[in-house]
Amino acid sequence: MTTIGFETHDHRACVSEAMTKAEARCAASDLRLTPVRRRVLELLLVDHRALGAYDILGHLSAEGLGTQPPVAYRALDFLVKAGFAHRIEALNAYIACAHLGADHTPAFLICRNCRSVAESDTAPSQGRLGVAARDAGFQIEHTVIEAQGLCPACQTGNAA
Amino acid sequence: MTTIGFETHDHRACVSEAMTKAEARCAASDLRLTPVRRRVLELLLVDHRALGAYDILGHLSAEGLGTQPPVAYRALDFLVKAGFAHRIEALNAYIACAHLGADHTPAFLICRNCRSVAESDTAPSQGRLGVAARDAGFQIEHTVIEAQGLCPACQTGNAA
DNA sequence: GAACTAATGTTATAACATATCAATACTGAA
DNA sequence: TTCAGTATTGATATGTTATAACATTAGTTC
Repeated sequence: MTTIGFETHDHRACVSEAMTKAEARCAASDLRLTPVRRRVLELLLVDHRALGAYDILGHLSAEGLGTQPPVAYRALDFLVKAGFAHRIEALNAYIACAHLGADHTPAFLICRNCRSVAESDTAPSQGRLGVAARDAGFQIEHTVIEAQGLCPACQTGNAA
Repeated sequence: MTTIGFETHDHRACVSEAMTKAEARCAASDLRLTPVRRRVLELLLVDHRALGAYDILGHLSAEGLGTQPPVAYRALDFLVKAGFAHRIEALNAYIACAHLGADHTPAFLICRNCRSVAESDTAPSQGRLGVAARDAGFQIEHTVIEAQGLCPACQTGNAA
């Protein structure tokens, strides 16, 4: 289990690396990384935080890539389905996947102060939730695990 | 860990029992279960499924208890803060607490077909998520755990 | 180049949620 | 019992998130 998110790093390299991986996966899986989709993924990667659909739309609109909500939602849906981004339910927002390519059940650590998000891998079907589901006869298809709180940086004074 | 939700039961008794507990807790904790709040809790208990704020508002409005969104949201906020109800992030909806009174971190099993919701208790701080958070230096304040899939009843033919 | 599928453009509206300020009701103390 | 303080409700407006529906364009295959 690796958690990716709060440590500092060479962000420019991290973005371009992720874009390269995404392109490779699209080529391999016959998915089309069109200009809008590509740009939305870049925006998510660069910001490294959860962005709302209308934040995204603001950027797109400023860049002449589209002005109406469906433009943003379609691109985000594509990225989420392709596994390039995740939706954060507790924020109604979206974030680039930190484990690009790997099929996984992510868990998120969401800072309520700076909105940064760390992504951690889990195996819920092996945990308590999985046991509870089996006991109840429930068939899990998708799991949302989101912890809210304070990231390391925001614990030192600047939080609410 | 107990999961409450999909088994059949004497629902009328379950509702009145929960209302009694809620009343007792309000009396003990100096909380006011006003007519609107009381009615909203009843609606959630009776339906036994996740209801949207505007579903609630529809009932209230039909009963002359209020017509504007804040009426529903205030009542729901009260119930959530008091621990009498939970918000389901993945549905933008609300459900009565199945463990009325106990302080807990609930996990939900949500049927995508019939929208019924089972509530299970967990201890996330002792699980993988807790480990990941400690490793990352993240201070968890609140955890959302929601599994989506098919309940036992909806697995037999009538699902999508 | 016709037929098919995927993606985009466009309009409209649905669904969810909160800010703000005024009015009223309840509570406890002088 | 009236005053001050606090909690609740009433009311209006608006902000935010998301999708339905249908027309058009682009890309792919035969």
